[in-house]
Order: sequence, then structure tokens, then C-alpha cells
Amino acid sequence: MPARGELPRALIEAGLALLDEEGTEGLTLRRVAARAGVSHAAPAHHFDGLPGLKTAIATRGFQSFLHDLAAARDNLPEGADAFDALLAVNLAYIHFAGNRTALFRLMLDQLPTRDAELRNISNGSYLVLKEVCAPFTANRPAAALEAAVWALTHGYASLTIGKTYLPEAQVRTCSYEEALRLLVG
Amino acid sequence: MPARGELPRALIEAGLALLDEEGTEGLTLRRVAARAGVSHAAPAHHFDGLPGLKTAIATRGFQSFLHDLAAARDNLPEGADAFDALLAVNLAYIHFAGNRTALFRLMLDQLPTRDAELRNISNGSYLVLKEVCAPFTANRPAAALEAAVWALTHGYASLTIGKTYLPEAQVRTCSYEEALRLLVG
DNA sequence: GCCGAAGAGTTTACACTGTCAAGTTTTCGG
DNA sequence: CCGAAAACTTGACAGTGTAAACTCTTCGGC
Repeated sequence: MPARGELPRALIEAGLALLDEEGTEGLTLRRVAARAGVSHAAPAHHFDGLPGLKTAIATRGFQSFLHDLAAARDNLPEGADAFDALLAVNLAYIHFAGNRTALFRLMLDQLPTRDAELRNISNGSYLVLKEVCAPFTANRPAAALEAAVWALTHGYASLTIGKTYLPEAQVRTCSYEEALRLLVG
Repeated sequence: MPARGELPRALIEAGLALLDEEGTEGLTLRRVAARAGVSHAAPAHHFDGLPGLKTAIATRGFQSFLHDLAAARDNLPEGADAFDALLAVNLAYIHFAGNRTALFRLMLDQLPTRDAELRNISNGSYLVLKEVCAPFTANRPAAALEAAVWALTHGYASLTIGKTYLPEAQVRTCSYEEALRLLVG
């Protein structure tokens, strides 16, 4: 049993672990509670049922996601140009989806949401994308370019999840870079 | 109770109806069986449990999907050019995702699969996409362009599912057309 | 120092889920 | 016509989320 006041955090981390280890099916109220060392009804005192716990887990997921995107933007090799930055951030997006697939899917399932904290952190992630798009919005509407880049990246991320998607297509990150260059060129 | 030999079909159609009417949560073995007018254990005699039924429903979903894509390709207005065809097919993709969201999500969840029929019909859908991409593959690898177009379309489809996705972004089909033109131009 | 109230967890119960085993009914080929 | 196989039902079981009632702990005010 976790220390007093630490149960919410412990439940969220148990949920993240279950998601990473066993996938979407592994995330169960009772299993999360058991993993955190409490009875199956304990989570109800801190979250609004399973949906509430999922919202909290998704919020934590977006924190990691935002961290990854920001790290990609801030740790560029010397002499990197605007396109390198754009590519790095969007590859971080794709890699997050590939490495933490179940969490990524849960995050998507939670959107759109009325939860203020979740809305805020997901908007924060989008701002990083906007930021690295900015150098390419010369003489065209910024929102349209951002949406296009975002859709391209999200599409690659979704399609590469789970090895191959439609078997005939080999979606690789090399063709992603090429496509991204076409889009912003 | 449906006529002898019609139960598999009736179960699939009950599942599609539940999916359209009540979303992903509404698709339950027992509810499908009840809707088809049989006992809760009847489906097991025709499908390999709930996963098997979902595979069958997804297969039927891809048939509708393929039908929509092919119809978009075949019913172009007079004087339509290659880009019009590309746009029409990909808009059909996006509209299918928007109109039959729960089914679309189920179809994605089933991929990749070992089920031969499902693989076959999903490949068929991809072939329509390939076909309308063909006129734009001059002096560049066809697979890369197809993957890029597919990712862009799939991204728009995913992001427009459920009204707005990340609230700050207005993803509209008008900007989609613009993005598609950039990609193939 | 105590004491009552609020919070934190547990226990129990309920309706629902998917799956399995055993029966019962129906169909149909020889 | 009859026996076997298929189709379907019934009943049970473990697991799920949720709610109510209960116990234990904590802590602020006197």
C-alpha cells in the first residue's frame, strides 16, 4: 500500500506500466488497483471511475509526449536548419506512437475532452508543432500548413503502429522525410 | 430467429447496426446475439468468439469501404482530370471515416490480421488508392508517393473523427485539398 | 489531550461481459 | 426411417465496472 496521499500517482503509474507491458487490454480498474497494492474499489475515491483514471493516465501521457517533442526541438545537432527542426519534432511524434502504442491510442481515445488539464497539455503539444512549422508559412495560411503537416505525421504514426498496416504498403520514415519536404518546400 | 443458414449474415448486420447506432461500446457478443434473435452462445457456432465476429464485421466494413472508394473513382463529373480523381477517392476515404466512425475504428483495430479474406479486401481498397496515384508517380518511387498520400489522407481522416481533435486546430477538407496538391504537384 | 468529522480503504453485492460444457432440438444423407 | 452432425439453448464460471455500507485513519478546533 502506497504512502498516504500517494495513491493517485501510484495508480497512474501502475496504469502506464500495464499499458506498456500488456497493451490496451491490460488496463483494468481492478488490475491497476491490485498493482498499486490497494483494493479494487480504492481508485473510486480519487478518480471518477475508469474513464476518470484513463483521463488522468492520458494527461500524464501527453506530458511525456510534450517532453519528447520539446526535447527533439531543443537537442538539434549544430548547424541544423528549420527543416531539420521540423523533421526532428515530427519524427519524435512518430517514434512516441511506435514506442508507446497503447498509451498513444489511449490518448487519442480521450480526445476531444472537457477535462481542462488534458486540453491544456494536448494544446501544448500542438504548439510545439506550430512552432517548428512557422518558418514555412510564407505567403500561405499558417493553419492550413500546420494541419497538413500534422495530418501527414499523424497518418504515418497511425499507419506504422503495429508493424505493417495494409500489407502491400511499406511505410518507412525515409519516404516520410521526402513527403514532408514536398509539403513544406 | 433468422432462417436456417442466415445467422452469420444476421449477426454481422446486427453488429454493424449496433456499431452505427451506439458506437464501439455497443458492440457486444450478447447484444449482437439478442439483436439477431438468438441466445448469447449461438454466435460461437459460426465465429471464433468475439474476435472472430469482429473480424467478420471488419471484412464487411472493408467491402463497403472499397465500394465507396470505387464509386468515387467511377462517378467523376465529365472532364475530370487525374487530380480530380485522386481527390475524389481520398475524400471518400475521409467521409467514410467520418460517417461510420465506430466501424472505421474497428477495421483499423483488426489490422494487421492473418485472416485471408480480410487481408484480401483491405488490399483491394489500397489498390484503388494506388490506381489514382499512378498518374503522379513520374520520376519518383511510386511506393513513396502512395505512402505519403495515404498517410496524409489517413491523418486527416483520423484527426477529423470526433468533431475537432486537438481543439486549436481547424482541420478542414479545404486545406486538405491544398495539401494534397502540394504533395503530388 | 480529546473528539468529532471528513477522508481513505475495504468488503460486499450487483449487473454485465466472454467463454465453456452440457444438453436439446433440428436437419439431412444413406 | 434413423442416426449422426449441425444448430441452438441453458447454465455455469471468472472477470469486469460501479455503488453502498462499513471500518480505520487522520487532523483541526476546543
